[in-house]
Amino acid sequence: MYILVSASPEDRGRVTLRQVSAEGRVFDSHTVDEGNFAATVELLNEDDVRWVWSDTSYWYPKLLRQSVEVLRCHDLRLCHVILKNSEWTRGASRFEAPNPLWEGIATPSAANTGANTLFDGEESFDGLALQGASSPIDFDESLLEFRRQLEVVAGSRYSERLALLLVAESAGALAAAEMLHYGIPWRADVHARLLSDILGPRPQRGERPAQMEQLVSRIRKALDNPSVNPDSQQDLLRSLKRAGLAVSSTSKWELRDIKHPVIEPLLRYKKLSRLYTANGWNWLDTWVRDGRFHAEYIVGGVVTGRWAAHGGGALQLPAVVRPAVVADPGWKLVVADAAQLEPRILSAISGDVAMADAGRGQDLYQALVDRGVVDTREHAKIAMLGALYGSTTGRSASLMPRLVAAFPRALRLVEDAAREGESGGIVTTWLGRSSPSPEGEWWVELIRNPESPAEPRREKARSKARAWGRFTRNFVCQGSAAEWALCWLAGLRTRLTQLGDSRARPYLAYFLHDEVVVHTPEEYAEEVVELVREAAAEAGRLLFGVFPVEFPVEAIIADSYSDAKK
DNA sequence: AGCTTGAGCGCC
DNA sequence: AAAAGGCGCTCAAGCT
Repeated sequence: MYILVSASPEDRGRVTLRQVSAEGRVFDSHTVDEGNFAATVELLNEDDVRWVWSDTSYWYPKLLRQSVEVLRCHDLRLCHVILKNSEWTRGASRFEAPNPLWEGIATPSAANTGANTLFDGEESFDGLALQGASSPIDFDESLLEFRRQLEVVAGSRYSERLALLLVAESAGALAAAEMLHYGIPWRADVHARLLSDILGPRPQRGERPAQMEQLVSRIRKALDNPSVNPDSQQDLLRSLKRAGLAVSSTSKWELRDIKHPVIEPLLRYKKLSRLYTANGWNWLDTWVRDGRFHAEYIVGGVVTGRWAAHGGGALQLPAVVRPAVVADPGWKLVVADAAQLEPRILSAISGDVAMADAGRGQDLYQALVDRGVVDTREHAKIAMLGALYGSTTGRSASLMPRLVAAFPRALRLVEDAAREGESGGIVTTWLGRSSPSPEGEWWVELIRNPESPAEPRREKARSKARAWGRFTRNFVCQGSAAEWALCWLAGLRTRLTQLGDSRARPYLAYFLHDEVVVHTPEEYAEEVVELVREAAAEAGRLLFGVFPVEFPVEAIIADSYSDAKK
């Protein structure tokens, strides 16, 4: 059963909830003040309801603030974008014209941007506002869009897969809103102690922490330049050259191999500076409230379907601050990650049984060594990453022939994806998310001048074509892996809601591409580990049916996120 | 004064 | 030991 949630621009502050059928028949209808929205949803919130709304990141936080959770939804905006771009819906003309109403980009909340909110007088809230939607989307428009989407899916190639993708994307949107709401348990005291241990006491405004200041003195002495500012790339580079170092940049991998008294303090300075600026006291003040870091995810924010994040760098929490992620007293963290997800995904989408075989029940990289494909686990990893990313040089490239010989089907799939991209084409993930068309005219140049000699313009176009080929090569693997991860997350989320009572229930706290953290009462921790594995197996079946690929999960029960070794 | 860009570095 | 895919955040520097 579907209940469509909408708001009309003429009827500001009112929300309409209407029960509809897939054919568009309208049954029950309620129009309520926004203040009664959550209570009305709670009243209608049967297990078999799928809530259909314009945008989960707009509507769902309103419910969560009133402690109302829903099981399932259909996010019209996220689904519209997928269907519009998918190669499988070609010919569905109604999705080909630009439609700003449904293609608005989710942007940071009004607090930061001054963007419109849907209702007057509303405070900024802990979700996303929609810049594309200058006015609320009313019932008629929403229903029309919903019906179009169902039609387009039904008429597409592989409609079951596409339908699964829409369900998974929408479930991900629910999970993201919940994770934003509940937050990651974060011990500000642990974080602050860690900062003062590494950097020294918190400095005054405009000053550097003591440990960094000391390093600056050493750097200046070593370069014989009492005024060099290591924060200024240009200043620093000039000073390094003047001191006789043969460097073309100030990056740490170029500096690392040089022997000079400045290198050690400089590299150390960069490390501390990074911690101080990205995850120092300011970060702590800004992002941690009442023992929680409320990470703002942008579902579908990456073209491949991965999530992006906004504010606080939620998807880039460096290892040094992870000790501050600590379970509440009486609670535990279950930290789980899908081992070697992308290679396993590649084996499945290419139907490479030999490769799937190699990964069964064990470490895929070690299996490559055991089968004599490569000589060390490290080489296996380098070779596999090279296949996924398209490396053309170095150790990785030299290992490639061995991979091709061992897993021809898998390698053919990524090669085909690369060739498609190089010629300006589009590639599509397992569940139907398609890559964008390349921008610029490089491929026109190549088509027009296929045989012209190496001249700068053509060389530039060639180089852009190869870069785009590496992107499309990776797109099919990264994107399909993101789809598996969404299904995993969704399945886990559903399972967790069955545990405990509402006051002490395990919940998703963090999600990072192929990794998930559940915050759980201690007594459920073992069960959560089981559910994490169950959900992974289920995701594999949902995407790949009986194809014999396994998705092993490494899961630990811990007090701190940093207890999970990487 | 406020915006964008590039370098650099953290995460997967 | 370096290099390929995807991101976000910070700073300095250059721009309007």
